[in-house]
Amino acid sequence: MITIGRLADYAGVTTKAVRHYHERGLLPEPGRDSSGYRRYTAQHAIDLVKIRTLTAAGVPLARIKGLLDADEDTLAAAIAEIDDDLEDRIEQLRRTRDQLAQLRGGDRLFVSPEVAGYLDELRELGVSERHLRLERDGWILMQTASPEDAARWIAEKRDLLADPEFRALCLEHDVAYDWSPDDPRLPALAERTRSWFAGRAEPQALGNPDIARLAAQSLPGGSSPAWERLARLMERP
Amino acid sequence: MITIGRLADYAGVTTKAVRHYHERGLLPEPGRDSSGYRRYTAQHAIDLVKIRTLTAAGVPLARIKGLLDADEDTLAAAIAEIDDDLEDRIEQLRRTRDQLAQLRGGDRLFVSPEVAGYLDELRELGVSERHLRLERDGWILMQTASPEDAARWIAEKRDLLADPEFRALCLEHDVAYDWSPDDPRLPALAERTRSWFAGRAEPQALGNPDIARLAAQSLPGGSSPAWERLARLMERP
DNA sequence: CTTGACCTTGCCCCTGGGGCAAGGTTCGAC
DNA sequence: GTCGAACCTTGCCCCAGGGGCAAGGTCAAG
Repeated sequence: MITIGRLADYAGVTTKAVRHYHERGLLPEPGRDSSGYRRYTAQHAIDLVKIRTLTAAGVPLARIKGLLDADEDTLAAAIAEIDDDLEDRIEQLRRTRDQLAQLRGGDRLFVSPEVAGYLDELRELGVSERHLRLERDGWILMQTASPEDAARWIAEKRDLLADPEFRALCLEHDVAYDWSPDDPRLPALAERTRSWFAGRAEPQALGNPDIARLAAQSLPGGSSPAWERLARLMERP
Repeated sequence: MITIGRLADYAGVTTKAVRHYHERGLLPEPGRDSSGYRRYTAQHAIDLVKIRTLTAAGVPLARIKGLLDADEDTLAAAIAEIDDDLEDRIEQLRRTRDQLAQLRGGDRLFVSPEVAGYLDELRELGVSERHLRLERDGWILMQTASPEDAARWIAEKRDLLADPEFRALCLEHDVAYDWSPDDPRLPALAERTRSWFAGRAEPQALGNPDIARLAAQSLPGGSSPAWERLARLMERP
């Protein structure tokens, strides 16, 4: 005949939890001694360890209640199911660990793997970090707006990066970000960009200005007067 | 500028969770459009994926709040710590799986491994299941009353089981459980038990009657008139 | 006799949201 | 132009699984 504290210690739970299980009807209330203290038997300890094991497995108390006096087969089936669930949860935690590692490593966590690869290529190309951030944010917005379109576009963009002229244009646009909108080099750059677009099959869906405009809409500091002028110059030749 | 639903889908959380993060100050409230809808930017998506990753790792929201605008080093240290914690939790879940398997397998979960081994030896010896249950419950109570004493006692008991006479006595006591308290074989059994005890070093701490009495106290159906008579016979020769 | 460790009931608090109500909005189809 | 579906808004209460604290009663040792 043991007290609540000893029982709780034995099972590795708190006395509070034991009383909670009484309230929920999981563990039968034991008899009281002359002073009103609860006095427990070995059977209570067995039940409590069972409850603790199931709660540790994440089984809700309401379900444990039904499981405690279930027959062998029902219990075995339930345990098998709970075990499968545990396996899944372990796998899930493993994936979370991977993502946690990516949280340190850069932007891979926030965009699709394809976009992450594209941003890596851009970085290798040598564009500025600011440009990279603009691109990343643009792709995030595109992925929310239309994941399928974004997937198609990113594939085409990565193809485009194989073209030396496109790579050169990317770098030019990057440095042009800081130019004055009256810079005399802007019309030439616009013309060069337009003529390169003209040689392509579907220029309307893939323009850099699209991204720039999207990014500019979403980021207060993302707008560049020079880029805005470029966009105007390219729209009306 | 995306709506709350698109943002939530992108990050893989519910709109409810997003509003919850606003209330907690984890995610800044975005501007509203003319109809009062929240309109989010790419930065919100980045923050939200970060929050989701950390909550999936079990980090409390209150702590995430501090982590979101922490500097590189602080964040790195925190992530390392969280990762360690995840590793621990995975290990813990693995142990829970083992315990869950034992929940099907028998009594190993409810007593210490030493007691489980002792009960196995008793089972092999051929005592009844009822006797095993009585023993198990007795050991549970002893372990709650005094874990150190129980550990010492169980070690001695396992030694004793090597003695053929003790094994024979165990089996005799087992069958005697159902005898009438007036059974003429009881005095002879008591005398045989007493004389065996007499040949031992510390008979007072290891008597079977101790266990029987403890078990009898705790289990309503655990008392046997024959065993009670045996105990009296052995106390007063 | 005191002191510290137990025990009792009761109440409110916390996290991390879910569910539902009672509306207003937007968008595409007809 | 209007209908329905699918959005969005705020607000409120609910859940598990306890923790913390109050305001006592009890017990065992020194």
